[in-house]
Amino acid sequence: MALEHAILVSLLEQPGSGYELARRFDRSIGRFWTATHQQIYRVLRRMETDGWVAVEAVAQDARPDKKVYSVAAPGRSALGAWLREPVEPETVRHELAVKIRAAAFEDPGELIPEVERHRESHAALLARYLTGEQRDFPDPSALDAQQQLQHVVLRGGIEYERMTLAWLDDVLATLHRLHRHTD
Amino acid sequence: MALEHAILVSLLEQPGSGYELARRFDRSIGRFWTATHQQIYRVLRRMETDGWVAVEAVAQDARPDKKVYSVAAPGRSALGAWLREPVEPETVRHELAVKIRAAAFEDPGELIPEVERHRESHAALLARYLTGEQRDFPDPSALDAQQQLQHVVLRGGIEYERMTLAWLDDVLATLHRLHRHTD
DNA sequence: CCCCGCATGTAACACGTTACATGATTCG
DNA sequence: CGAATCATGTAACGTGTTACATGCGGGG
Repeated sequence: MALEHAILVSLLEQPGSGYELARRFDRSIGRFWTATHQQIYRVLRRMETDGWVAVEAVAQDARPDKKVYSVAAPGRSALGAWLREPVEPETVRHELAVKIRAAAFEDPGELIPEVERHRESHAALLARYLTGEQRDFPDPSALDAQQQLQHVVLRGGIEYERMTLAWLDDVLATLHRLHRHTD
Repeated sequence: MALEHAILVSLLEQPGSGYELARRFDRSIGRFWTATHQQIYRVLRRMETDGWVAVEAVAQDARPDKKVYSVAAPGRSALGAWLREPVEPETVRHELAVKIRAAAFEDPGELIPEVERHRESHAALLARYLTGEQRDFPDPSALDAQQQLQHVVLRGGIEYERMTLAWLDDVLATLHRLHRHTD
């Protein structure tokens, strides 16, 4: 229900092709919404049928043609309507948490390398966010509304990664403690 | 791919019926994995066919009969195998973040009540977690392995809610600032 | 008497994932 | 010459959501 809206936001920020959208969903938007190119092409076709987006075929030299999508008036008002209706607080899906509780029925020490892998991947993501923040928002006092809102979402990602890193350290300490006791 | 495993963990912690599992997924397990009863019944039937769980029909007086499921040996080894294979760090889906970026194209002030609603719901969840922590883990030095692992997962939930509350305050401050400037 | 809780299910549909397919150009 | 990037797509499958269905017992 929200992939359409994420696409509308992305196209309002900057029109682009399905391929370009897929790349954005691997980067900035992927922080809070993921989608593969197959999904994006499918939804774009539906949005085009519904008149939410307009398409323009663009020929390129030395590259395949592309279809550049932009938001049409009905899409824009659909976004406004969605903004005004409440969404439910997200349901979290945390596979690692399932594993941690599962570890009680196996050797908890076995989970340590897996948790360390996650820790590294979250540390890398935090580093990328911080670099991106420096690059895109060097002077927080000189941002327009759109950038301020992008920035506050990015700060959410940064705080999420910091919190997760601290929690994974807590998890690792717990696993190490249990590991020693079963030696 | 992981609903099976979440069910296995829940049944290892305590055997129960599909209905009871659905209620647990609304409470403790719902912190990191959600499922409706329809999904649970469907997956339980498959797990029974695969020999992962054993069923015992239990007649109750003044209540409908129920099927109590417990983990069989093949289910237990499937859980062990899953624990040993790596899972990818979760993909976050944060609808509110989409809305915040969408607010740049409408009146940002309109989003304030929605964000406040989310703030209240996260505050209520945090309060529930803290109460549950007091009740279930009053003396952290006297916990067995299973409880320590449940506790560290709960601490993750608590820290997540704290971080989210702080971030939503940041979001609200940003929206208020933008609102004043468009007066 | 009606609604709520217990308990299990079917059916249809929406959404997401994986695999496969095509074809051009650029870079090492 | 092979791999990577650009660009769009089909097909099959698996997972998740919504609506509907059934039936008993207890409480207001």
